[in-house]
Amino acid sequence: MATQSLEDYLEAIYNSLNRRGHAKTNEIASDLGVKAPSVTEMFDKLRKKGFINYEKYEGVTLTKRGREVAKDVSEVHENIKKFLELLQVSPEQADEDACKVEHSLSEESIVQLNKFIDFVESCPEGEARWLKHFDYFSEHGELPPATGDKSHEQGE
Amino acid sequence: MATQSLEDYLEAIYNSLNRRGHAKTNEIASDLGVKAPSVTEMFDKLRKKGFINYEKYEGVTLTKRGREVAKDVSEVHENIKKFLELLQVSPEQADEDACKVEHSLSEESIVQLNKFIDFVESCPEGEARWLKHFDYFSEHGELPPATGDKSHEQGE
DNA sequence: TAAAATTATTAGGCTTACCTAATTATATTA
DNA sequence: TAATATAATTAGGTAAGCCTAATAATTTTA
Repeated sequence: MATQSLEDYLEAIYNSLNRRGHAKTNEIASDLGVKAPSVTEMFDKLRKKGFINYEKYEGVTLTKRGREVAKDVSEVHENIKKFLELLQVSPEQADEDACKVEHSLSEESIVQLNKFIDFVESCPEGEARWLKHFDYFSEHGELPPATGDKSHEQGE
Repeated sequence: MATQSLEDYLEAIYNSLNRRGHAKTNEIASDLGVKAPSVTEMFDKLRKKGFINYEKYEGVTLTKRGREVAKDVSEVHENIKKFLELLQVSPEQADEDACKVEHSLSEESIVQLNKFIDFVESCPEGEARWLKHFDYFSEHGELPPATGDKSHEQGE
């Protein structure tokens, strides 16, 4: 299994390949906020574990297995970020927190979080009414005043 | 600031004091799944940082500052656990995941998660209707069939 | 209260993931 | 293509948090 840190490297490589078309030592170093020698060292570990193709003095690519892991981590990241944004956390902070939390959730929690995001996104109006209520609650510290409104589900 | 690991120790000490009335080396070791020498070492660090009162060969107690940190961590833990349980994650897994996630969330996310839990707990019927919808969705993979039901808010 | 059992600490090591400084390889430009 | 600049690697070290084995303190029991 990949450690938390190795997962971070895989994700950074995955994103770099998608965004830049390549993943080089200095790029990953700067993306992760570490120095180049740390990246060289981790590239070597990732290669030994069969996650990346790495030849010295060349950029790296992901193996099938590496891509699978990276994609999984990346998806978990996106879902945690989405969830935090639902909670009115700023996109920047949501992204930063997702980076850390993505390594801490069990498979069971990941599955349920995925379902939760699916659920919210499946809700008829795109944005469920209870979410609007939460937004109000988040801002005012109490539930919105009861309107006696019965005209739900037909869009408002 | 306390590292992730020191926070875990503080929390374990806090819980042990609440549950057993004391916090001794072997107790904390067994609670955290580490060996006794690791605990001795960490007790020393926590003492140096002013979080606990520690004299060799005696159990430890929390200082004011240590208790504050421990209580904060413990509250975050409880809220993450509650949230995961809302998502239908089993209590055991929710507890385990909360242990890890509790150290990864920013203040901003913690505040919003607290609001979310407050919101759900403030909802009229104790358990909001959308939550029941989510439970259905979680089990069946789709939204519950529309019932044309308009008799909301007055209890069902 | 002395011997045995328990509990805690010290000593010495390991691994992970970082770092700086020095070196080597590649790429660019005169 | 030789000199320079850039990029990557190697060498050697650090800190955190864990470990085992050995030792020391405390508590229990005969």
